[in-house]
Parts: sequence; structure tokens; C-alpha cells
Amino acid sequence: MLNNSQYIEKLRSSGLRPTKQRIKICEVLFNTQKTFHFTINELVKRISKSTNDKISLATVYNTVHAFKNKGYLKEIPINSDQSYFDTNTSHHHHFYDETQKDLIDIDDADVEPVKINTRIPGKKIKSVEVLVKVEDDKS
Amino acid sequence: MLNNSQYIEKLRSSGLRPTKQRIKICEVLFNTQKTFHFTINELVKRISKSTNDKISLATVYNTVHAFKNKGYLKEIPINSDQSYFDTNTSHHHHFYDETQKDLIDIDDADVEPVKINTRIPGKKIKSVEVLVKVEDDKS
DNA sequence: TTCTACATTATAATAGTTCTAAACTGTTGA
DNA sequence: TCAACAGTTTAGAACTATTATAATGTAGAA
Repeated sequence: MLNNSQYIEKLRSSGLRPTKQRIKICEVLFNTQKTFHFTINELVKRISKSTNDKISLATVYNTVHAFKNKGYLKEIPINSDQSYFDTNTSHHHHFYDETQKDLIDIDDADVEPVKINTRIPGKKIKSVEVLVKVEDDKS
Repeated sequence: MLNNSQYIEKLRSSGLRPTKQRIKICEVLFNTQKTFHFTINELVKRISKSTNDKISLATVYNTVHAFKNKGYLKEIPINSDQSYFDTNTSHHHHFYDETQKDLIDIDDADVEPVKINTRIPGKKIKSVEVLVKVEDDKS
């Protein structure tokens, strides 16, 4: 929930030039109370709904990757024909409804911390992601 | 670690015709002490190393999907440009080494059971998968 | 053996993503 | 202020994993 000049500051401070495409994408992604999940395809649709200036597909890909690298977006590991991203970058896990093909946040308070009692020498843990697959309960 | 006639039995008992392609793929996948992870691409290479009879790419895809549906293989949820499969179908989780792009099993004894204290009405949990991303520790 | 449903195959088609290289633009410094 | 340049955008081509197609082959039953 920032205004444009705040997005400009945010972009500049992370070494990204505040172009009008990036500012527009910031608005679409971050100008909401609720965080959400999206695919590139869905993001393109949201963008075209909210502006008349078309942003090219390549730019959307570039920007999403740039934002992901800067930590403004997270990619959700899931087997799918397309990549899912999350504007919620705080620590949390997901349900994946295989019937509806729908991702749902799990409140972090509802997951006991995952304890991994082993390590790989020379490697440090970057993230721990839990994916809970669910399906219709026809019992 | 089965011989061919046991694969034939295994296939037949799960309603899959024991064709020579499927038997060969069984050998490549299951004739080892250690379980392993693979992509379709890697599997095709393993197959062509172990036989002179070429198996078409479409058949490899069909067979892997059939085996996955029968529970002989598991697909590992990971963000990648290609799908990863696991011949270890017992309950366990994974490290993913982002530097080496390498998947490593985590012994199930090394992970405290993941407790999810919330449910989605009308849905039942199908699986809970933990992916621990690691990277080189340059500290 | 013969029939039929299931499998295999080569190839085409599809779809998500990345690449390319030319045009454009934000920023810096004179 | 403005030129220069590095970073950015763009359309479209290229790439790659995967799925679809439809003709041919084959296992298993009768």
C-alpha cells in the first residue's frame, strides 16, 4: 500500500531504475491490502485491466524475476506447467488444492516449526517450504 | 531388485500390460539398491545406455506417468524447467542444492513430523512435502 | 490363430519461458 | 541543460519440456 513516489524510492534503493513499467507493476502487485498468488499469465491480465499502456510480455517476465531476486516476490515450488509467485514474502506455507488447482496460504501460526536434524556439510539452509496437497474429501 | 518375471507380475497385477518397453524401464528404475531422482531426459539417457532397443520419448513419458499413478514413482515439487521424479516412494523429504541443482533425500528420521493445525473444509490432506533449499555456505 | 483393446511410435502441436537485437529512457556529469 | 551511456523495453523468434495425434504393432483372451 504505497503511492508511486514510494515505489520509486523502493526501486531506486534496490538498484532498479524506476521505469514506468516497473512502477505500474508495483501498483498491480503491492497496492492491495491482501497478498495474493499469481502466474505470469494472470499478472498480464491484471496489468491490462488496470492500464491502457500495454507492457510487453518480456518486460513482465524480466520484472517478476527482478522483484523475486530482490525479495519482493517469492516463487512457490509446485509441480505445474507454469510458475506460481506470491506477493506474501513473509515466512509461510501453502495448501495446494489439486481438485481446484488453487493455492491457499497457511497461516504460519498453524504450522509447527519444521525441525531438520541433519545438514549438508558446506551448505547452509536458505529456506524450508512445506506444501500440503489436498483433494476433495468424498468420504 | 526384482527379476523380469517379477516385474511382469508387478505390472500385470496393477493392470498394466507387461510390454518389453515397460519391463526395460522397470529394470532401469528399480534394479538398483539405491533409489534415485531423475528427470525424463536423464531417464532416456539411462535407458539408451542399458539397451540397444530404442524406446520412444512418448513411451517414456507415458510409462513414467503410468508408474506415478500406480504409486511406483513420486513426483517432487520443485521449481524447475523440468519435472523431477523419485524412485523412493516412501515418506521422506528433500534438500535441493541450488548451487549444484541437485536433489538429496532427507532421511525421514531427521525431520520432526510436520503438524498442520488447520484444515480446509471438505478437503482431505493427500501429502505433506517439505523442500529445504540450501546453498553454498561462504561464511 | 484370430480378434480386440491397449501400447508404442514418429511427428506435429502446444505452451511457458528465454533470447535477440534494435529502439528507448533514466541518470550522470560536464 | 544536455550529451552520452548504461540499463530497460519491446516484438518477435527461438527454445524446450510436454502432450496430442493417428497409424502401426502387440499382449492376452477366446
